[in-house]
Amino acid sequence: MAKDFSSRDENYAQWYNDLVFKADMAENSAVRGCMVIKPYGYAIWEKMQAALDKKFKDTGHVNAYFPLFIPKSFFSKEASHVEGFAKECAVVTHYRLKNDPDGKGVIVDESAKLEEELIVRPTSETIIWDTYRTWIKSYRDLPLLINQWANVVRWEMRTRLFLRTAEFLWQEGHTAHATSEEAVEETERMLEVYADFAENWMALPVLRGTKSPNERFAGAIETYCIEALMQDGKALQAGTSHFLGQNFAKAFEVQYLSKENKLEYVWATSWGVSTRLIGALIMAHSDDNGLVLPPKLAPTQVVIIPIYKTDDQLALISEKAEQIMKNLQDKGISVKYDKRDTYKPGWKFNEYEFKGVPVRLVMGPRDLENGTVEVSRRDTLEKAVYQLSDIETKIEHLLINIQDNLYQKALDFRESKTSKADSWDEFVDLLDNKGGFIYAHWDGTPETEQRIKEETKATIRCIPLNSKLDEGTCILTGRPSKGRVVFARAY
RNA sequence: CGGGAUGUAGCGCAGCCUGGUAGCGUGCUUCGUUCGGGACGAAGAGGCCGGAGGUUCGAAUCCUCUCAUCCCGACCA
Repeated sequence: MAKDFSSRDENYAQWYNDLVFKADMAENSAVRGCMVIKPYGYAIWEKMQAALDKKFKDTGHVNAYFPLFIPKSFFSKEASHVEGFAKECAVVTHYRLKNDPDGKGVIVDESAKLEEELIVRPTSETIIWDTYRTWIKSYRDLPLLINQWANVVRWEMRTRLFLRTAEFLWQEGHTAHATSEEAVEETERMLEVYADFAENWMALPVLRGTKSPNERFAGAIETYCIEALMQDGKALQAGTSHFLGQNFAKAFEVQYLSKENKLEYVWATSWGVSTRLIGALIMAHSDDNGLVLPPKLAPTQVVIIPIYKTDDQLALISEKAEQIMKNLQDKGISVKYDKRDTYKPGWKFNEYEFKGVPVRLVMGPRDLENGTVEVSRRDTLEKAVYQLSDIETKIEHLLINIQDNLYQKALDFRESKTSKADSWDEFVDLLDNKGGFIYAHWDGTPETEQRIKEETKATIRCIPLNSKLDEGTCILTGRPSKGRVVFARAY
């Protein structure tokens, strides 16, 4: 079993890669740094999209779509934003190819140079705010609550499937408000939407907090984030929500007339999560036997496998199995009945185990005689024989139970990997020997944060929301601190 | 862009040092026996050895150049 792929202890990074390939979620493409998301991986993304999209709609947002290309001049309008993204932008300079006169193939037609170069969006603030200028004229136009599902490109040096690729899929919300308070409220609301999604759908407990100035989004006044802990003790930023103040409104001249007939700049937010969440999902729950998916996001929640020797047996089993499948589907549960005779049962067991299908039902001649079915749960790998009566309700409860168990397991793990450090030595020791989240005092300066990063590779993951006043001294400089922040090595 | 490595069948690799025209595992195809945790046997299909040039009677193998990919750093959702 699992003989051909790595375990987490042997090589965590390799384990992750093996899982992505073997579970058929994604693969590297012919384009350096870009991935092909395969149907099974995409199905998980679609489940995520569906759940998030509903949450966005429920909080009053609507979807729209803005161009992939952004005129270069737009980028230079917000100084810190430019600085943050300039180094990783793909640029379109020409719009035509021609046959190579010297031989085979095509070359860029130099006569087709664009007057103004286009940037492939690394994020859409600039094009969106340039557009919002024409949409927002009056306080009656506010708030403007828009989300876009899109791809973006950030020319990364080192890439990893789902966690960091040159092109990735995400959603980006961009909202405009009349007041600062409203915008901050929106920023916090969407952070909570993300946190709720992570915890209740992904079964992934997250820390809610704000970013230190060094880690803040380019162009934001405040960046809120949710941070999750992976099984190797490294942190992963799972989502961000930014309060942009009036930075973009001023850069793009987005003004409205207030009730008092005064011209005011609007207040902005933006927020996003990406296909990186799939990476988080993999690293949070999966084990050495393969992927483990929370039922709420599993493309297939229940798989039924028949065991038979003769066609007659298969016919009898299928009759029962298909009835169960239908009843489960009536409860909104996604079921696959795999009666392919081109693969053997044992092969199928392994296949679905790799793919993290939460519940497996096995029905053979023995079950037919006894009116039973064998039920296996992916999270604990436990097997049990259930009586068929009211099997659908039992499965329904089992799925809920698995979802809860995964969350609890991840939460217990995070708790066990969360520490406090009161001295530099203690801090370094915890980082090297335990990993996880470390609550420690920091003097609040970017210089100190930078030094800690250089010396330990740990960064401030977040300044936790609602943290209690807890005076102490900075672990590096010994200067006074008003509260602990969360450090970790991160993805 | 610095440091290290690797390109040979769909995938994973051996062969290279000591040149003689390519092999193993897996996967794939067909047939038979199997089927409650990745079955077994038999028979098949599949590669101008990353590319270009050179040395040689002869190059996967030696030499030169080139391209590409991967790993480690700086950057990052």
